[in-house]
Parts: sequence; structure tokens; C-alpha cells
Amino acid sequence: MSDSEDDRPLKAKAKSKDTISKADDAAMDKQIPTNGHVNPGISIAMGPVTDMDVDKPITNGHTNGKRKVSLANGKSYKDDSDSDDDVPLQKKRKTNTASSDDDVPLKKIVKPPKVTAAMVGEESDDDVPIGQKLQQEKEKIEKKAANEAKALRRKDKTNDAKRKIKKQADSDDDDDKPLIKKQKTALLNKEAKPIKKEESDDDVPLKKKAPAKKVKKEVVGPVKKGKTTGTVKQEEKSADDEEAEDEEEEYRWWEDQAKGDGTVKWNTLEHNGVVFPPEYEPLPKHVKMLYDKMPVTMKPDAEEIAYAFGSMLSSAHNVENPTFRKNFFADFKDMLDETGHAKDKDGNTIKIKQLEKCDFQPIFDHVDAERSAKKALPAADKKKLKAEKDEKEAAFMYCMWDGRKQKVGNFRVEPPGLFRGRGEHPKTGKFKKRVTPEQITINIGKEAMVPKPPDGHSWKEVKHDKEGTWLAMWQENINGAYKYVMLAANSDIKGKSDFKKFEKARELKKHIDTIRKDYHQELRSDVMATRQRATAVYLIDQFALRAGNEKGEEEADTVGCCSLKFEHVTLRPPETVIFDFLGKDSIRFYDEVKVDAQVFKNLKLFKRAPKTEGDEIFDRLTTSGLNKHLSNYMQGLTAKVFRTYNASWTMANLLRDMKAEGTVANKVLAYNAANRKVAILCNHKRTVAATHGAQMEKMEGRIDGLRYQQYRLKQQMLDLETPAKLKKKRGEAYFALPEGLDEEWVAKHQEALVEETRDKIRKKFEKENEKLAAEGQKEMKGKELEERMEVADEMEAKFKREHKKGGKIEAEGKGPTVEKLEAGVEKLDTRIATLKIQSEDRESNKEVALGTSKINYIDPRLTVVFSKKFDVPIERFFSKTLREKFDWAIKSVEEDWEF
DNA sequence: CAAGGGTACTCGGTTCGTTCCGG
DNA sequence: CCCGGAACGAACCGAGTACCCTT
Repeated sequence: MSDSEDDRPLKAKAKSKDTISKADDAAMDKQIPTNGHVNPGISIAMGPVTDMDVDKPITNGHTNGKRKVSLANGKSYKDDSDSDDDVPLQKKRKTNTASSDDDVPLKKIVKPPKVTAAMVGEESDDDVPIGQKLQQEKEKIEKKAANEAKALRRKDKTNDAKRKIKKQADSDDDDDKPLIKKQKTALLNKEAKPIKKEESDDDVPLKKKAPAKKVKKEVVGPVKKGKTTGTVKQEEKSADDEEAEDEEEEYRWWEDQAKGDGTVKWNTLEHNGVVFPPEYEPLPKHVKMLYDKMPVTMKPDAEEIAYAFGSMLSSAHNVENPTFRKNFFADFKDMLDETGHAKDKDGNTIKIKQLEKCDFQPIFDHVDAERSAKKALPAADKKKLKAEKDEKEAAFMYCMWDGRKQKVGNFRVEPPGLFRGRGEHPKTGKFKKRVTPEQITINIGKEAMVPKPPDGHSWKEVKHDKEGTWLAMWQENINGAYKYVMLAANSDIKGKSDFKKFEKARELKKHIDTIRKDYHQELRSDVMATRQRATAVYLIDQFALRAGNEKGEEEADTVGCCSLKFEHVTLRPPETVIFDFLGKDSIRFYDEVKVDAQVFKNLKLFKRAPKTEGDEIFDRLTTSGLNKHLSNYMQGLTAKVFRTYNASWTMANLLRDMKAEGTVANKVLAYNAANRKVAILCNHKRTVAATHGAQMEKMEGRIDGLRYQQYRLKQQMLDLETPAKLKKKRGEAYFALPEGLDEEWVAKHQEALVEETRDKIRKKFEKENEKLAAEGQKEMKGKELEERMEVADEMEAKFKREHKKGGKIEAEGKGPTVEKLEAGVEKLDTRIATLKIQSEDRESNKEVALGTSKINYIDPRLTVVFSKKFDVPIERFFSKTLREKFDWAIKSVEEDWEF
């Protein structure tokens, strides 16, 4: 086991040793900071993690490392002791082998007992690691058979059976085994039919047949065009039908356990393809880019790139970015070279050599004018335009998936433009080219009519891949990334996979204790690879780090757990770790946390010289290796499942421990606070809005205004009863000017109040006049305004009077009493309190994005349960689209459901 | 495996358009 | 009742994860 550094690939400069000796370990005990630049001072209150803390809750912080979330749960699951038959084995192995691939043979031992008939209906995981081919085959067959049998037993037998036939008729038979074949033939003999035919009546899910009357079908979209609308059929549905919760029409797939665990995603699929962006319209003759102050003309293809740049001049952030400029200009010049150079007004060739000499302002002005014109359009016109667009696109919005109408998510092909990218992306500014039909692959049912490509064009390919959920696909020219047209979030298929995701996370609950126990043990392994792996799992579990795939040179320089580098982790003895790196989307991950002493030691070890900046901390670990290890515990367990699990688990605990008190608004606020904790755990950040500071000040101002009002009411009490008596009763402080306010502030505030009142009166006056004028009546005279202004004048006078009397405030209102004033003070108290909460809420939310965790990480059933238990309408938590997306959750759980 | 390309899917913040709300 | 801006929601499209297959 040689460990020479030179047999490593070039990019890895320094690597850890294969094994860790006692001496190595001991060396790590010496508490020397491995990194000089630690910013001391902030320490975090966080329970130390010990080996005993196996089901320790998530703890995490964010920015500034100031706050920490720490959740108590400490619940343990007894039921997993018998399900973790792989663990002891692992430990055994490790003790007598020093090789780093100690997990490979394991899998064989782990797998077999998994598949039982009982599980078939429940388990939804179908990804079996490689090297399991045979096993996989067998499992597949068994599952399939069981499913088949089950499906047949279902009440909607005919329908299901039919699908099966189609499925098998279409699929290449390579995994068909006797059992299935038997069924298949039987079915085929019974009622095989050409698919097209089925559309008459019997393709409709059985349930629908019951009413029998209105199973009519209709061509979607503008019939007259007749081009691309040929095949997509849909039911005729009246608008109110949509709302009328028609039990019979709905497909409750989440109750349909027999389906959804194969890899075949559909049996029939019909759709109309994609919508292309409008062709580029060359600029009007008088709008030209200037080169060296001279207007130049170029071919539309080149002009389109200039146009893209010119129309974003207002985005200084991009336009002034050197990389952006460089990339843009390179692509621009290339296109000029390709299409013929720019010409001046006399037709002379102008060679464009310097971006600095290009003046895009005329283009920008033109675009800007067009934008404003569009904005200024009368509402009616806008509506009309929108209606036209909607009609054109109607045919593309839906598809027929296994006979059910489903919404398509992104049916529009992405328009050309300048690529932005996130963070310091090396390719920012490059021109993202127009996608042609020739680049687009269509995925569609064999029997369905293939959408017609635009005239004179053809598709790259037409596939009938039932294992894919996409309808169309192309490759983008910047990163070579694949772009897919898939169904919308509220579709059955997306719902199913969402459901599967959360069920998988819930399953992790059963294994988490074992996993935690194991990694705590393996933190001490003398095999470097194992120890690194254990440490990584620890970080992923505790701090919700992402897996951290390797990335290429041509991508933004961001990392996750496995790709953390030397400089991203700073150690501050005794056991504080400071993470500071750019994660996904170049979002900064900054956190100071206390970790298990052994983890601290390990990180120190993994950072040991000769490693230095740029070297990977987990040099013996890849995401696939890590995931492979995890999948030993549970089928389909990967690093990202921990994020889902921890997020939902955190939310579950927060909601469970919540008290059902207060108003609906209070409950919503409390829910949002929990949501926020999860968002912070997942490091979901957003940039602070430019207006945030001003908004906060405004709110503070409003609060101060209310406090001043309170002060005035209290002063009025003194006007009603003997001050000395009152003061004795309430205390001097009760009547003092609120903290933070002083004479100067009061003077200003009063001035502002008066001014405000005047403003309001004036505005109202003017508006009324306008109205009168519009109606052809006589306008009011200036005198009327003056009269109205008296209110403000009086106010001003009152303030003056008070000032003269040394601040004494006379009681106002009809029949003022101390009691009435006091009631007023109390009312203000509540208003102030709510405002304060709002303000705090806003402040703590300024850089946290709640949406992502709500949409992707928090099991929606938790929210549904909360909504039911606390009697808050679900609308307060889920928007319309979210309610559609989480339809399955809303309809499937009762109050007692637990994550 | 390893390394690397290929593919398909989820996750993610920003932008843009609409609605809501206080004055 | 209207207006302006803030809040909200949907659209957009970029960036990850994960796993496959090949050499």
C-alpha cells in the first residue's frame, strides 16, 4: 500500500495517507490551530455532540454565526434494531481490514432479504446499485408480477389491464419472465385493441364511465389551424366542473399503491410539442449601434447579439463586468466574422475591433421606449394581447398522459440571449443561441401524432421513451446542459415523485439512529477513507451540507461537502469549526459551529500538511462513494435525503410543540417562524432588498408615532386629575416621554404631522376639483381649500399652545375620562406590539428565503396537519399553485398523521 | 473501480407581473 | 374610491444531485 503522492492524478496536489496510525491520531490532539486566520470572539452556544447524542437534533446557524437553531427532539426509534442487519457486519469488517473499499462485499450480504411480497406495495424505490444486475432483474420481475396481480384485483380492472397490455406490447420484452408472460398473453387474447380505438370510450378511467353521459372529447386549441393540434384530446369540461370536486373524475394516485414503482412512467403520451420564441425582428432603419460614433449596419444574426447587449445597458452589474464583456464581445465578433462585417451608411466595411468603441445607447433607447409604450397601453389592449397569446399557446399547455389531461410545465423553448450564470461564472456574457427544431428531441407515445415542426424544419429525433418523463429536450450551447420540457408541479407524475421523496425521507427515520451510531464509531476508524466518509456524513447530517460533486474548470467555483477545500474550513480549538464557502448558486455558506471533538480532530488531520489551499479536505471521498455507502443502510438513501429528512423532521418538531393559541394571524406567524428555522438550516438565502433599510426605518417611524400618541393620551390624563396623585399611582416613568424620543424629535414629528394633514387635504381638494372639471362642473375656489386647511392650522396652533405652556396637553374628545384615555393607551399598546412583531419578522426575514424549503423540503402533510389541528385555513400556508402541487397531501392525511 | 461523458431529474434565487393594502 | 408601493406569486432558467454507461 504505497502512498506516494506522485501516483495521484495531477489535480490533486496533496492527499491524505491511506491509514491513520496511533501517532497520527495523537498528533491531532495537540491543540494547535491549523489555520491562522481565525476571527475570534463569537462563540456558539451549542450542545457538544457526543457519541451518545446519536439522534441529536439539527443544529445550525447562518451568516454572522450569531444565531443558532437548536431543536430538542431526542426521540428514539426502537423499531430499527432489527432492521439494521448490516451494521454489525460493517464493524466486524473494519477491524480486520485496512483496505479502503470495505463496503463492497457488504452489499451482497445486505441486499437479499429486502424483497418480500409484503413490501412490494409499499416500497417505491427502484434504483438498485450497480453490480446487482441479477438481483435487480429478479426483484423487478417479482415486483412486477406482484404489481400485476394486485392491479388486476383492483376494481378498475379493465382499464388497468388494458394499460398493461399496451405497456407490454410496446416495451422490448427483455425482462419478461414466464409469470408475466402468462398474464400478458391472457390479457392480450382477451382484449387487445389498437390504442387509437380506445379513445372512444374505454380509455377513460373506469370511474369516469359511470356517469357515462359526458365523456366527450375535443381537440384542444385552435381547431382551424389544424396543424399541431391533431392528437391531443381532452375531456369537455365546463368551468364549474373544475371546481366541483367531482370525486368520480379524480385520480387518487397516492391511494394507488400498485402503480408508480416501476421505471415505466407512462403508457400513452400525447402532446403538441413546444412553443418557439418569436423570430428576431431587425431593428428599424434609424436605430443603429454606433461604432466610433458612426452608425453601422449589420446582418440580423449579428444585430441580434448587439441587441441583447444593448437592451441590458440598464443592468450595470452585467454590462460592466469584465468577464461578461469579454465573452459577449468574443461571440459578437465571431458572428460578425461569420455573417459579414458591419457596414457604415455608405456601405463601407467597418471592422469592429474594440468593445469600448461600440455605443449601444441607440438600441437601448429604442428598447426602452418600446417597453414603456407597452406598459402604457390601455388595460383593455393589454388584456387582448394576453388573450391572443394564451389562445396560441393553449394547445401546448396540456398533454394527455395515460389518458389523463396534465399540465405541461415549461413548454416554451428558451429564447436566445446573453447567458448570465450565477456568481463569478466564467461563461457569463456568452450568447445563448436560438434553439432550432433540428436540435430538439421529442418524446411521445408511439401511437400519438407527432407534433409538426415549424414549416421547413424537422425534429432532431422522435423518441418513445416510456421511462422518461420529459416531452421534449434539447442541449443548450453554453454549458452543453440538457434542457427538458416536463410536466408542471401539479401533475400526477411530479406529485408521485414528490410523495416518494418524502416517503424516502420518512424511511430514513428508521435508520438514522444506526447511521449516527455508525458514523460516530467510524470517526475513529484507522482507514482514512472510512474516517473521511464518516466525517462527511456527520457534516451532512448535522449541518445539512449538500453532497458536493466534483466540478469542472468551466463552471463557477462552488463546493459542497465532499468537495470542500482546505481554505473553506477553519478550525478554532477546542472544537469550533468555521465553514465559509460558496455553495450552490454561489450562495455563501458561513457558519461557526461546535462539533464533536473527534470530528474536530479529523478535520485537522484531513487538513494536515502538505495539504494547503486548493487541496480537497475529503480527498478519499467522492459523492458516489458516499452515496453507495449510504445505500447500504437503506435503498435509495443518498446525501440529499438527509436534507429533506432534517428539514421535515425539524419542522415536525417545531409544529408539534407549538401551542394552539392566539389568533389565526399569530398562528401563521408562528408557522412562518418555524418555516424560517428550516430555511436557515438549509441555508436558503436571498439578497437583502435595496429598499430594506428604508422600509425598516419607516416602520420604526410608525412605531414611534404610535408611542408618541400614547404619550399624549397619558399627558391628557394629567389634565383631568391631580397630576401628583396620578404620578404617585402610576409612577413617574409612565408619563415620561418614551425612550428614544426627545424634544427635538417631538418638534419634528409635530411639524410632519401638520404637513401630512395639509398634504392630504390639498390632494383631496385637487382630486375633487379634477372630478368636477371632468364632469363639466365648476371647480371649487381657493377659499374652500383655505377653509378646509383650518383643521391643519388648528393642529399647528394647538402644538404651539402646548409648547408655550411647557408641554401641557389638554384633554381632547368628547367627555374625556382617565378610563377612556387608558383604553386608548391599551389599544395603542396592541397596535405597537403587532407592528413590532412585524418589524422583527421583516428584519429576521430579510436574507432568508422561505419559499424554497416550503416547496421542496418540508413535507406538505405536516402543514396540512397543522392547518387542521390549529384550525387555520390551508390557504394561509399554500398559495393556489402550491395547493395544486400538494393536492395529494391535502387529501391524504388526517390530524393524527406524523412525519 | 477510475475517470469522464451522458442523461434526467430536483433544487434555487431572481425577475417579472399581479394583487393587495394603507393612506 | 383611487393611487403608489409593498407583498405575493408565477415564470424563468441556471445549478445542483444522482446515476448510468463506456473505456
